[in-house]
Amino acid sequence: MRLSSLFLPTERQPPADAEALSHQLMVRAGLIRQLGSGLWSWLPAGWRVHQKIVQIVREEIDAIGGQEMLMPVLQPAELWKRSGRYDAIGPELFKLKDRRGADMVLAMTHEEAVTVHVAQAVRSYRDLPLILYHFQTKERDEPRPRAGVLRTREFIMKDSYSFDRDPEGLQASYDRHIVAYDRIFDRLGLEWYRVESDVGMMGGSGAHEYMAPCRAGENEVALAPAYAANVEVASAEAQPVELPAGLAAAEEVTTPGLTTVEQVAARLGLPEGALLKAFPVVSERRGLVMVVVRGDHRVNEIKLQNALGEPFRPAREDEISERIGPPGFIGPVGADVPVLLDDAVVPGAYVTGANRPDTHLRGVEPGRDFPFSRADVRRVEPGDTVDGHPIRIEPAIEVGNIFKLGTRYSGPLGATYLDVNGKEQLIWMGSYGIGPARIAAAAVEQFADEKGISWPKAIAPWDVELVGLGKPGTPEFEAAEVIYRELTAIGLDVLFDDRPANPGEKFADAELLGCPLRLTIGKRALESGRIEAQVRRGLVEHEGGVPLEGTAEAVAELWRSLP
RNA sequence: CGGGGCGUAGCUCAGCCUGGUUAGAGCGCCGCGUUUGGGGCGCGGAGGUCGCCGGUUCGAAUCCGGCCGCCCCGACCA
Repeated sequence: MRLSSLFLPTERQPPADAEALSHQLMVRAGLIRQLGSGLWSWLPAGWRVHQKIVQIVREEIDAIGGQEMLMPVLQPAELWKRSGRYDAIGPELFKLKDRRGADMVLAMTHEEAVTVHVAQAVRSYRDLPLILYHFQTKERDEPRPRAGVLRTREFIMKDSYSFDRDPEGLQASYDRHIVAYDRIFDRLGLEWYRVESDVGMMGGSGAHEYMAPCRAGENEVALAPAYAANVEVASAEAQPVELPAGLAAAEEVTTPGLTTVEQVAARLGLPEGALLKAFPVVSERRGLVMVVVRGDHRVNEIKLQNALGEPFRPAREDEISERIGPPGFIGPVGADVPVLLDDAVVPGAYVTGANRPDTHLRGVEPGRDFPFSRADVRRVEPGDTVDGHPIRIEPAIEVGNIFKLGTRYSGPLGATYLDVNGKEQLIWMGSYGIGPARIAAAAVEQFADEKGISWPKAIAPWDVELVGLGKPGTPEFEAAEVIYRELTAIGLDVLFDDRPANPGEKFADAELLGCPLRLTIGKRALESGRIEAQVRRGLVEHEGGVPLEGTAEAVAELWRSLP
């Protein structure tokens, strides 16, 4: 490709409203342009990156037996009513009517569609297992699109769906996707990890997410050697806390106006972890429940919801005053509500609210002084340990997820088969997503430097940017033309900067766009017989460059060594 | 949905508080010349319904009201 005829609108300054690095650089480099909130166009160079990512994903899903197909974005609402998601999802699902007034939706994923097709076509156990997938636009009316292409309302996703006879078959399909996904993210050249994740409200029996660590990430991941989990579900050993000596019985202390853990701990000269924090919540089946965690810990609402087995809301102040005690001074002792005690609260003497104004209790011992049930409901903190190793918590972008659906969709949509005994059985399903746009953004975030983007070679828009100096007609420019043809002939993707621009401008643009290798042909190259070669990652000059004679061979060899 | 901010040339912004010639700058763009290994220089030029609608006023980019759009933080994210 010749840069002189490429639609590559670059900008010297980042757009005023761009905060995230990938957002700034992808716009500046001419890869993407915004059309509306959460709506982005991919310009030619950006689309090449997207397509390269798509192709890698396609190859690896094909390799585990996936069969590519395509399903519509516009769908009858009836399907979604049958699966129960039409009402369950809420305003994130785009809903519209066709000219006859029929309810339609814009699909946010394709479980319903694919399940209906399989339900119609699959009859026998002999038709299973099956992996179907497609790359298709997803529509989600996100409450808050952000950071360029990181969180948008319309995006392309690879989603595959596995169909198996039984849970063992599902596990096998799931494991095959793990193999494929691990290979995909390795090939893409990203830093990544696979983490345990929440299965969400729609049920299912297991899930992992593929996370790319980077500053603009919206998720938090807890990491230790041989451990990686989304903070939403992470569990770890709490750091120990020094507790005061026990008392024969709990006793009152006056704490006028001290309503926070910090204030009470400071007044009593105790670490915050020597207090217990009460967090009253209300759920539909259980009603009011007092969740109790160590004073220096926080409740993890997702873990709590999973422990409760149903959604909950924090109790209102009037509910607390009425049923328990004055807000700010509540505690489990004598409270007429069930207590759910966090696993990290070890036996010992704690300080709690006394359920009376301006009063706390000390020497409170769980079990002796109040009954409780147990669950792991706290958010892990940096420094907690897993197998003795302290964890760290990092931001990351979710670039893929794999999910055991079980019979969540096959049931309501009637996807069944006849087993060897002629008995009708539900099909066991899994679903597996990958977002190419997020992968592109994550790669930008992970490898960019002060000059611009530095693509991993697997997904760079071009392999090589060839900078031709001098005007058309000069020997150095003509030499660049020759090299351009040679490199293209051996199958490299070459972007030839043949513009009549100053060298500085060409170099700056090349570094902004971030192709892995830059070759420069000017008078110097003709004089020395060596072409300068700069490796984009780290802006390293390749020692001695590459020879002007036999360039293609030398470049191909250099190319293989690049990240 | 709650909080904050922004909307003036292709981009980044000034002007608005305190209304008043023909609305400005830098970059980019076009032409000519020059330069050619890190966004060089000179001369000339094009480009704006000041987001939209209404109001106040002799007069509105500027003041007032409504609407629309966009960004950030939070909530949310099957």
